[in-house]
Amino acid sequence: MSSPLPPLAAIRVFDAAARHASFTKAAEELGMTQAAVSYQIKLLEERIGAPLFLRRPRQVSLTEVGQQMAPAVADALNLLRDAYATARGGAQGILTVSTLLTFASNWLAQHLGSFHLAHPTLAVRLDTSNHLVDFTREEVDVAIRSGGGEWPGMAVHKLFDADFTPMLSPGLAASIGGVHEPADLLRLPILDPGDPWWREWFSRAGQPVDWLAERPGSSMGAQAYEARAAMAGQGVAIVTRALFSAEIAEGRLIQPFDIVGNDGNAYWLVYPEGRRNVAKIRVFRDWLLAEVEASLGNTGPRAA
Amino acid sequence: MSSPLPPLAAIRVFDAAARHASFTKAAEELGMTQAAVSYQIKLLEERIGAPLFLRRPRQVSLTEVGQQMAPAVADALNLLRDAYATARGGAQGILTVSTLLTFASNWLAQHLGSFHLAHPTLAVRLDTSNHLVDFTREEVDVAIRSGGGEWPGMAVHKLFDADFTPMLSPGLAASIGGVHEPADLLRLPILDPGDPWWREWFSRAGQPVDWLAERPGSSMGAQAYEARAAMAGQGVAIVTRALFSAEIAEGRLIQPFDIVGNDGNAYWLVYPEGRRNVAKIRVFRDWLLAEVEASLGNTGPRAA
DNA sequence: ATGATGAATCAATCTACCTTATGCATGATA
DNA sequence: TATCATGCATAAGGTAGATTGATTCATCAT
Repeated sequence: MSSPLPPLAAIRVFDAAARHASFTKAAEELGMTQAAVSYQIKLLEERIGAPLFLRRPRQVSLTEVGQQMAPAVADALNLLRDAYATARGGAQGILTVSTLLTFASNWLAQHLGSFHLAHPTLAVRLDTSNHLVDFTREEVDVAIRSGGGEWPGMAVHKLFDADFTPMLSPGLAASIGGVHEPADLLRLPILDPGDPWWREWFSRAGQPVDWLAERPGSSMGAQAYEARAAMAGQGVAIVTRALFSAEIAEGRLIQPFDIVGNDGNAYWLVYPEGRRNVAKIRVFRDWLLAEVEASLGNTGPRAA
Repeated sequence: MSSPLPPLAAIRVFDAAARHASFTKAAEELGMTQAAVSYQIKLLEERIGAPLFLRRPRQVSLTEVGQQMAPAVADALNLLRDAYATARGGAQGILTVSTLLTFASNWLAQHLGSFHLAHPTLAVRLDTSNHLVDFTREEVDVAIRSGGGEWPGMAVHKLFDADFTPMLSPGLAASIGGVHEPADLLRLPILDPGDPWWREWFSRAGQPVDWLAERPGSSMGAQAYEARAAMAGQGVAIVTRALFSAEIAEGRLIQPFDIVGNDGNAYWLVYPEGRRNVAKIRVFRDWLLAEVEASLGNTGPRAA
């Protein structure tokens, strides 16, 4: 069914030589020596079994066979050039980000607008799920992960520590005359008191913790819902501070104390080591790090 | 204007891998190892900046980028395959033979018919001229030359020695009661007595030569005309014996003596060393040598 | 004549590619 | 559940083939 392919390196050389009608010029274009061009052409001619060029005094010219072959070769190579270019460019058109649900809804969603402004040609596709993506088997460019920052073969950039701290609405705080010390919180409804984060935080704050229910595993994924309840004034939530800097800035939530708990995790930008220099990844990384920096900077720790 | 070409070796591998959706199968098709395929794909992916395959458990599958690229690559490679195939085949369609005028008209013309019968798909184009073709600057596949058989870089096959000997028509011979010894010729008109071949031949035949006009250079190129005159009974011609074996066989000429002159030349089939194994050249060479052998064999030296 | 240009050739070098060997993950099988 | 089979990735190493640099040769221009 399929005839053999010609030696492709020689084909590339032939194309250049045919276009220039000169081995020397072709060598220049290809960044090699005239000798190498001569060698490759000879090779191709031997494979074909017929000369491709007539060696005239001051220039070479195509034989009939060469004339017949040159346009087809040019077409084929142009096809390849196009396909290659679009593959490289096409890859730049869409950036797929695998993010944690909490990060997507509480941070990325609000900030992506500025990214689009800065890079209007690059569409961002969010892939929101909490499972650990495997870059080798899913079409994902970068991921936001929380954890210790140790993933072999991955390039990682820390976005912020997963510090958690109580949050509540200004209205709720006012209802008891303001929240001035940790003990004040005990007079308010605690949202999801089973979350181990509470235990950790209250002990850091020097408060008794024995009254708290004990339940393994934090409710991480549900932070958005708790925060919503807190903003509605239904109680005090304990959430990752950095994820709600916008709400604090807007006055919808207050962080009454600097005291934070931390279970050793942080949020990270992660992508395969080998793709460090891919344009769209570089662009996103630079933007994200700068944006995170800014969003942490302009909300002082105590915004109450 | 022109974007860069992708690494072509990798492209060839990609095409196979995409078609098979398997690196292992691709490796088989290409006659290399799975490791080599893996290497080339990885190389291409790095150049493109995006994965081309998703590595699923028991098989690989194309990413979006890969899916987009595969058909274009397939098209391009098919173009190349076609161009290559026609270049190889097209070269086989026509065989250009540069021949000496005398050989073309006195030998080739009569024998080419059998070549066409044996190889109906191969058209022979005769390029009849007496100048020494330069294979590097003219589109010629093989040449018939006369000379010493020493041409550097050329493959040569001797067809026959350029023995020359007198020839005349049977009628003319009969007009003097038959030609039995060299001296008998002196009673007949000698065609072109200035040809040095006569001098050489008569001296070999033990006859005086001082009566012959002296002129440098033989009339080689005019042998066909002299032979025609001889056949018409106008005199005795001295010509290259082997070129007229057909006329002897047909009884239109007779070669009265075995005695031949020879100036050291022979007729040769010549072609560039490097093209020894080109199919059409091999075919022509084999046919020509066999045909010459036969044409010399079935005309005994003395056909009078 | 003389020099300039462009290709062929040769020997020496180098490097990109391939192979071998191995490891790893996943499905299939018992 | 343990074992086996399959398929890809990776590392190390060797080699063929490509490339270079120097030279030659032929031709054309001055």
